[in-house]
Amino acid sequence: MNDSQEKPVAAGEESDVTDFILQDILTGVLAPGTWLKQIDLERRYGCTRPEVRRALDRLAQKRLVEHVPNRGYHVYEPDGRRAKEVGEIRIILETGVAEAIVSNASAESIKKLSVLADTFDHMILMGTMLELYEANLAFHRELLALSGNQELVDLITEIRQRTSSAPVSQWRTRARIEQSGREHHLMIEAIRNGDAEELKILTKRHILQG
Amino acid sequence: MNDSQEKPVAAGEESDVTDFILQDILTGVLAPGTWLKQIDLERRYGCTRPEVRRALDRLAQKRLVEHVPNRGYHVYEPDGRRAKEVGEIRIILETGVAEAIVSNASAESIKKLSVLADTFDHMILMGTMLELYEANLAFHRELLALSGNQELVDLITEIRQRTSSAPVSQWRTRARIEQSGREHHLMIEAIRNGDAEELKILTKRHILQG
DNA sequence: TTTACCAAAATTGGCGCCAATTTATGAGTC
DNA sequence: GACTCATAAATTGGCGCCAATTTTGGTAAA
Repeated sequence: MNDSQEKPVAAGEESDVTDFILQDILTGVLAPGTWLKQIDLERRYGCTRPEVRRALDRLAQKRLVEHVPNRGYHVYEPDGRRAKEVGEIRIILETGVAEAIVSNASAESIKKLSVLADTFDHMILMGTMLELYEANLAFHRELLALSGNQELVDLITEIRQRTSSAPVSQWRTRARIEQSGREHHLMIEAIRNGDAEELKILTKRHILQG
Repeated sequence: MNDSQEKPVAAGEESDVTDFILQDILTGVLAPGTWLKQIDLERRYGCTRPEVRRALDRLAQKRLVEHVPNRGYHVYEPDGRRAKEVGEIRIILETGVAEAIVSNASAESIKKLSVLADTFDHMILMGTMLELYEANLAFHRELLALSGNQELVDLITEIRQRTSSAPVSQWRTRARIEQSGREHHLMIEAIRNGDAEELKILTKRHILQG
């Protein structure tokens, strides 16, 4: 964490620092356990001290980093128990809306899902870890949006982040990633066939394997 | 919001301002739509400007207040759609762990639930709105804790707050509150009988009526 | 050689000031 | 009398400084 490189500041500029730090945690650039020194972040992201502090506080609220008073903030270590529990929650929720998804799916929305699934597959070969992560997220958001429950989409997006601190350990092998890509298409096929039970089974398996 | 009363500052002192504002929103002291002027909060809770700002930012993250740049923060108006969606989520989750709750319940934990249910009943008559809210929360937390999923407990506690901005409109009549109290006991009874299906039905009804 | 203690450097975090933007007020005009 | 524009008041929000605490490095003693 002492690589005081100059300015990777994204061109967008007025964007929030929180997102940049979040991305670096999710992609593993900032490894679990790392102490996030304010002065380093300040320089690394080219922003001011109060901005860094606000970002750290937000990430602490989201339980992505831990705050130790007078000691600072550090990235959470991967927590096996929590990962397991979040998986359980996701299974309950995502299988719980399987019927709604199947009945709400139009030809158009299935088409859109296919595009996103293809994008994911493409990113396996051509994209960065971040692009892959975001392609996956986009697919699952679109899928859940079919439930008609916007709060659910946001909620799952949120709790997904809580355990993805170690995406490396989750997506260890390329074989698993490719398997995920195939499962996306299988889920689309189940929706096309109006087979909610099959969608549930696939969803459960998909979440359990990561 | 121009009642610049002196200092209701709680005796505890080093506690977080965020919780005080949160309580006042949940109990309706700070009504939906109210603009939260920093200088007022500063005086009302006897704290500094940065503390107020941090609290407002946290509440905005939790979607309890809305931030309008250069205009300030105001308490969210009750959102029918969101309330409905959060209700759906709660039903899926809480009925989804009904089996686990029933099978994990020991004689001791049932006893503990009974005490909390009685406390709630007591608060209907003797307590303030905040005490009632907290007694209700305590019962449901204890109930969900039996699922063995700590993340789930925290998650539901969190999303509960997102729509309880208008607890007054939710718990309009005393009749409904008393009905809630009775349902708590019915749920305990279902657990004691090992009847997960009955617990699901009660849970669903309990959430739908508020 | 190891341990305890002290001093110096570094880091966190509280606090207040001031610029930028918005809202309210009042005067002038149609 | 109502509308518009300009000026003044109020509010938000960015930024930097300094005190408090912790950590590190060095020195002296056992």
